[in-house]
Order: sequence, then structure tokens, then C-alpha cells
Amino acid sequence: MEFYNTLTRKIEKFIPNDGKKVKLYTCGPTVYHYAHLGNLRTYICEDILEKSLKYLGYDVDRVMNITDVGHLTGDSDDGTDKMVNSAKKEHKSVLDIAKFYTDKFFQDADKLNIKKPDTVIPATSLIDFYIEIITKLLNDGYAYISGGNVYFDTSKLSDYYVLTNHKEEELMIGVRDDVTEDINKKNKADFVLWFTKSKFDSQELKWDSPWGMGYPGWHIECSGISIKYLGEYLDIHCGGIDNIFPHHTNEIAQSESFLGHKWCNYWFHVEYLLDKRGKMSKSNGDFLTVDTLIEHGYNPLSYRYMVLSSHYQKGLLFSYENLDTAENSYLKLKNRISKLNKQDDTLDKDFDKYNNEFKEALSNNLNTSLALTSVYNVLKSDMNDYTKLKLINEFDKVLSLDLTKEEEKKIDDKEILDLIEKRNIAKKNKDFKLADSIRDDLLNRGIKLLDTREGTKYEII
RNA sequence: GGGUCUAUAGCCAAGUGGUAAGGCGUGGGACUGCAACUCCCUGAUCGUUGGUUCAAAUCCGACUGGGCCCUCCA
Repeated sequence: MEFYNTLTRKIEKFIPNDGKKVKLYTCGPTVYHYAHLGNLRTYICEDILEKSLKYLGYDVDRVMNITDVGHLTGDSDDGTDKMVNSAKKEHKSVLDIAKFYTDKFFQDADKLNIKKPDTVIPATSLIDFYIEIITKLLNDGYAYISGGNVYFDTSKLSDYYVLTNHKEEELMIGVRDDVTEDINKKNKADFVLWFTKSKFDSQELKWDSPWGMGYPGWHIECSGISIKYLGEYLDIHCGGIDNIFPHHTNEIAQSESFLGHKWCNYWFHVEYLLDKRGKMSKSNGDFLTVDTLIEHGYNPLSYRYMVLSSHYQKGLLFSYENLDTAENSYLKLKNRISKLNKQDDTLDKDFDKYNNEFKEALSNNLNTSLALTSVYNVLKSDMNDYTKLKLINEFDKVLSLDLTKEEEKKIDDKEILDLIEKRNIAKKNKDFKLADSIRDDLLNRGIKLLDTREGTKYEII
């Protein structure tokens, strides 16, 4: 298995710390709003990573956090936590909001066949441990108190910028004009570990700490949750590319200073979903969600297909034209598969050959586009249908496109058959007007007639 | 300004030194009363430019275009 490691900026062979056991951490959602399709692209790719590792024989232990505290608002610097903002707007408590959006997130993920990680931890559940980490960092001289807050001192590290290759002198201050410089910091890159006083004072969630009532900084939760649930040595840490700096950079700084050794060997980052205006985000561009797809009549899995047909390291342009293409391809593919004969047969000797081709695609930096091609290659091969179905079922453990799942028919079969019979009589009498009107009426009800050599059949669309 | 990813047919995209997979669409044909479905056929010298090599889309250099990051973001 090889994939691109942001830490070394190379495609590398993946070697876990402990044989076939993989410790995988993924940054979870900030639950103050719906997840948009861009967010979900990352989770689809991470889902593929987890399932690929398992398919290739690894034992994966995966943890995801839920950020239910401490993320500032981005739309403007108006001094409220995003969670608090939403809570006020919707007249609910902060934790109610968090629960609502957490549930919604997993429902959406489920519609895209994204498996829920084994362990999902809300950030607010581990405050004591963050305090423990911060206390040690203070004692060891990696942190300092200033203006009532605890800061991480980045000058104590020789390679704070490992992940980005930045040079501190070259960094611009205040790139975004809605952010003001914090005068309590000793160094430009220092960041807050614990807030007791901040310009953002309307935080509702506060906890007692050795430094006073307050709340944790924006990066400590991932370090804390990861170390607590996956131990001191992490194999892979995932997230969207926007997390590389500062979030993941800061996680490395605080985690390794706390642990006293290298923490995580592989960093896996997923590129953006773009629209004509640039990246899709909560404050820019069209805010598209799974519900948007459904409202427009798309199968959510068509979006998954679209994501898989691209590569996680490439920006993917979202447009309805591209989605139409994906849906069309996806439905055609399912249709071809549904025509395979389901009778038992002997397993073809080429089973392994195609299975290995699929595994190689995954091993090759998670080449999902090639993995999809494997499905087409199987369909085109001269193996028997039984073997084809068996292979496609195996592939779908990773692809998760419901490739062999038949739609449920909830329609009165007898009524349809009667109408088909009526249409056939009309056709025989060359009353094409009546025949076509029956066909159109059924189509409007979502029933498509198929005139085949074996007679007229129908399918639900 | 610095960093990072990226550039293959109308669109998505494979290719990891030996003269361009696959999917969708388009056009043509078969099938059909007409259509849909299905099947067959159909397309590109790889952003530009130097270099290395017997040989480069693939390696090296320069340039150009696009995305993103530089304390909200997946």
C-alpha cells in the first residue's frame, strides 16, 4: 500500500508501527451547521482509505472527534463561538445544537455509504485530559501564560513548520483582514492552548482549570482524543488540506512536545471540492448538501461515484453537468450488473487475477478511478456471471456503491401487467396513440417499460 | 511575497521511460410502429519551451495557467 504522505511530500510505502494493526485518526466535523458536499468529499475519501486498508488485510482502529466547542466564527470577527452563534439563532442550547448536527452528519454520511468510525468522541468529553496535557507543556517549558491565556511557545521547536515547509519570516500577518493580531503572543506562530480571557467572551461552555474558568484552544482536542484513544504512536492522521496549517501543524507541535517523541508517521490530506468560484465552504460559494442532491432528484450515491471517479489529491469541480455525467454512468453500470445471471456456478480461475488488479489500484495511492475501471473490466471479461457478481460484491466492500443491490419494487405488479397487456393489444391493432399514452402515463409514475426480445418488461426508476 | 497541490480528447480520467486504458457525452449503424433499453463502430501526440536518452505524456530545468494555505474552514 502506498499513498501520498504530506509529512515527507512523497508517495510512500505504508508501514504501520505494529505489523498489520493500523491506528487511524480523522478530524471530524464541527457541528454547528450542516455538512456540505465538500466536507463530505473528505469523509468519502477517508472512508475509502479505511476500507481499502481493511481489504488489503490490515486491522484498522479508527477514531473521529466531534468538534462541539471552541471554534470561532469566521464570517466576521464578531466575538462568538460558532456553536454559540447557531444556538442563539435557533434558540437552542449549545449542546442541543451539537447533538442535532451530529445526528444529521451521520445520517448524511450514511446516505453516502460512509461507515461511521468505530470510535466517535465529542471534544467536550475530554476536558480533564486537555488540562493534563497543557499542565505538562507548561511544566516542561513549552507553554507560557500571557494575558490570562495559555499559549504554546513555537520558538521551542526547531521544526515547527515540518508539514508546510514555511519559513516564518515569509509568512504574512493578517492575510485575512477580519483577523486581528493577538498582542499576548511571544512569537508570530504561537497559539492558544487554553482561554480564560479572550476577545470572544460570550463562550457559553466553560470549565474550571488551574488557570481559571475557560475553554480549550482550537487544536488540543484532536491531540487529546487521539492520544487517549489510539495511544502514543499514531499511524495515519487524516483531514482536508485546509487543516494542514495551522491545525495539524499545531497538533504535531503540542502532541510531540507532550509525548517527547515522534507521534504520527503518515499524514493523509484530501483536496477540495470546487465550484466556479473556488472551494466550497461554509462562507463561500453554493452550500450544497446531501439534501440538496435529493431535492434535485439525484441518488446520493451518484455523488459518491463522482468522487471516486476522481482522485483525492486533485481538486474536483462540482457542477450539475458533472453530476449528471456521474449519475448517468453510475445508473448504467448498476443496470449492467443487474442483468447478470444470479445462478450458482463454478468460480472462474481468473477470480484472483481481477481481484489483484483491484487491490493494486487501491494500493497505488488510492487510485479509485482505476478501481472503478476494474469493475468494467470484470463485466467485459469472459468469466461466468457468478464469478463476476462475486468479484463485484467484493469490490463493493470498498467502493460501497450498492452495485449489486436491487431496488425494492413497491408497486402493484398485477395492475402494471394488465396495462402492459392492454398496450400490447393496442400495438397489435396499430393504435399507437393509445399504446404511447399508456407508456407515458406509466413513465410519469416512475415506471419505465422495456420492450425486449422476450417481451415487455418494466423497471422502477 | 512564501509554501503546497495541479495541468492528458466536450466532460471525468488511467498512464510511474518504449510510440495514449476506461467511463460519460457526441456522431453513425443494428434492434423498435416510433422511442427508451441493449449491442456494434466512432475521437486526443499529452499547458508552453529547453535538456537528458536509441526512446519521454512519463526524468531534469525554465516559463505559463488553475486551486488552496499563510491563524474560521474538509
